[in-house]
Amino acid sequence: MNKPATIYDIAKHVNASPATVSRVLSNSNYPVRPALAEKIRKAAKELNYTPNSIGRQLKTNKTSTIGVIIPSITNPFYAAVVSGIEETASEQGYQVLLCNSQNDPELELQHLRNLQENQVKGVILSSIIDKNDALQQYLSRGYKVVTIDQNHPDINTCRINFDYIKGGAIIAAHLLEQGHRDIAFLSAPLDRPSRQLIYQGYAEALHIHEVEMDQSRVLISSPTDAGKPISEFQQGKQLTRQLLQSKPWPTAILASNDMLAFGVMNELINHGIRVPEEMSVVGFDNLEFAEIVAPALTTIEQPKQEMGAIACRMLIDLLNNADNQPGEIMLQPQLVERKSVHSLI
Amino acid sequence: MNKPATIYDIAKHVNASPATVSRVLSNSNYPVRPALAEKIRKAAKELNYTPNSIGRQLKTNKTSTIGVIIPSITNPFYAAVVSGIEETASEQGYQVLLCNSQNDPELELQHLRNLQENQVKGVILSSIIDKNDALQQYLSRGYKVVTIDQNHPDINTCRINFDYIKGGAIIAAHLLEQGHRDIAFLSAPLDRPSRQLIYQGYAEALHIHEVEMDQSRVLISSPTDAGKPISEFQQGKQLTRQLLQSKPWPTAILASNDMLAFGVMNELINHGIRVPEEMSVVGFDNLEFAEIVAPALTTIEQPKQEMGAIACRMLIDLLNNADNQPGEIMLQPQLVERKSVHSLI
DNA sequence: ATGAAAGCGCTAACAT
DNA sequence: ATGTTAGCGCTTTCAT
Repeated sequence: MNKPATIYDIAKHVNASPATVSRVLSNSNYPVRPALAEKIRKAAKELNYTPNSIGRQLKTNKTSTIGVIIPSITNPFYAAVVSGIEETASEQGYQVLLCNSQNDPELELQHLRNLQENQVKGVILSSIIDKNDALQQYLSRGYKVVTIDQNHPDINTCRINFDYIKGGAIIAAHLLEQGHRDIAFLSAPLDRPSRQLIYQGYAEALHIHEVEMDQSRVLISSPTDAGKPISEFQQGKQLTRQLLQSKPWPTAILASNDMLAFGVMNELINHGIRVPEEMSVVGFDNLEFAEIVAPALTTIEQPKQEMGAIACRMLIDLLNNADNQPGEIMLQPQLVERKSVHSLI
Repeated sequence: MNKPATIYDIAKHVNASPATVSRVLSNSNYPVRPALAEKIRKAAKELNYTPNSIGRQLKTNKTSTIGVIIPSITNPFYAAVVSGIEETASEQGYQVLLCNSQNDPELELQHLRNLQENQVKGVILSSIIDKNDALQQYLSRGYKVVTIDQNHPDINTCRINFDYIKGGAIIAAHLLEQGHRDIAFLSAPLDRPSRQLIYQGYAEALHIHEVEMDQSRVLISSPTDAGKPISEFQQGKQLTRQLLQSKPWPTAILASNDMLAFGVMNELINHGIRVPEEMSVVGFDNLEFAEIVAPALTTIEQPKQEMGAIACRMLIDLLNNADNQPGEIMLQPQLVERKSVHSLI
């Protein structure tokens, strides 16, 4: 457990200068006599040399680590996104610092500060903060940010967007095309852009199909009653209970994400209501479990891993080309038909 | 986007030495005249100073980041563990570098090397490598390792253990106590210690209840047929199909984890076999989804978040007290009874 | 209580 | 093609 070797040790060992050693060991394309280079590499191996990237970073002011801030890795949606990020990061020689904001704006800010202190130059962010003063500060300091999932229109970052409106419209239209006319919309609070947009898509689809919107059919769960937040699954159950209290029931339920939809289906089954025969249910996200539940859930595919991969590539690009413009990418939704919708026609 | 301020800038600004500035800004308990200290802090704020932890690290040879290597964050089990890790790390001022080994030993090693280059001094590891020469090397170099989930008996690290044997025995005993005598055991390949131990527990429980073990009732999926591995869910389906090929069928199925169990249930339902009335199914892990599937899955709770939290605390402890002994903790299984078991008595 | 200066490991001008 | 050297931002002896 003696001190690890440095380039100086190697230099001494082969009678060369540290500069030369650095040149061969850092794969610079600076010319070095092949024989010497070989000797250096051999010595490095012998001395069990491991480069100290901290030294390099201090000198070059470059890092190979990117930050990722998401609400919670426990949410399968983000797990998939992060998986996509990590995979491409790893391929490109980058590492991923994972931060969970736990839906706490304070914590998100603290993570941001922390990343900054650790000289992380780029972060992929699913922010839960609306006012972006703090965020803007980071940007103005030259930090690169790619936002995913939640995109605040007034902030100038790179964005990986998803067409939530179209997604909401597609899934609602699917229900309408199966003959459903009375479609409830259940969602967690509409404080996140994604949910608002899905709602908007739902409304548009109704409009196009000339079905009148009935506000009593849109049920939004109340923001976390004191204490810790309720899981979306539980919110789905709760909203369903609420929905079932007064007849007539709708013939279909559109949940703003799969987790919520699972809660809906679970509660319906508990009430002895058969899905989809008596009630159709659709979700949004296409989590792995949408395929696993019975009946398998019809939903909107959101390319989660790909989203992460794209965001990561974009960020690395940004990091390499300082003059890059903030870009924007819009990913497209896709209907995944399974077994949770009953045709009325 | 001008260069960020350093302690030298601050020193100049307040007419003090960088040493003094460092002393107050790094919260050293070195005495500094309160008035000066205040002035320094004020200047730091004014100049928008952010400490550069790279500089500090190079000097002190200490990091505040820990590495985490797991097979895949996409697996809800590891997502929960990582969530526990990240939360306590964050509380203690540490950051988490997340690495997915994708079940690839090469990649795992590469991550290890990478972490080392980045001067990460401690890692929490769910290793998929059996021969541990490489791992031993890292340990001998003073790296701190806490292993979770997969514990190789021959390697001297800190371990967070889980009593898989007892867990397997408990869940099998539960089935036996409900009158089941013909219980199939389905699992992914027994190449991971956890699976072997669960199998061992299953065997022990049968033995205690004087039920003869029938080897034709233990079905192990063949290791990934060429190309990418099949998900455990798919393996569960496949094994179930295989099991159903010849009658008589068992009355219950013990799957070595929940994911597999979901596959089992899914396939049973596809075959029109009612769970639990015609076939009881139990799992292992108690994933969030065990509660969500219908019928809710009876399984063994493994304290995933807690496991992560404990591992993280242990590692930080190890990092702070160089002379700490490698410890070992054994977490206890617990039966979670839900709706997927039918009583035969 | 404060400051001067060395040095952590590395790279990149700038010599030669 | 190789070497010398300064310096990235910080902490920490050692003086004073």
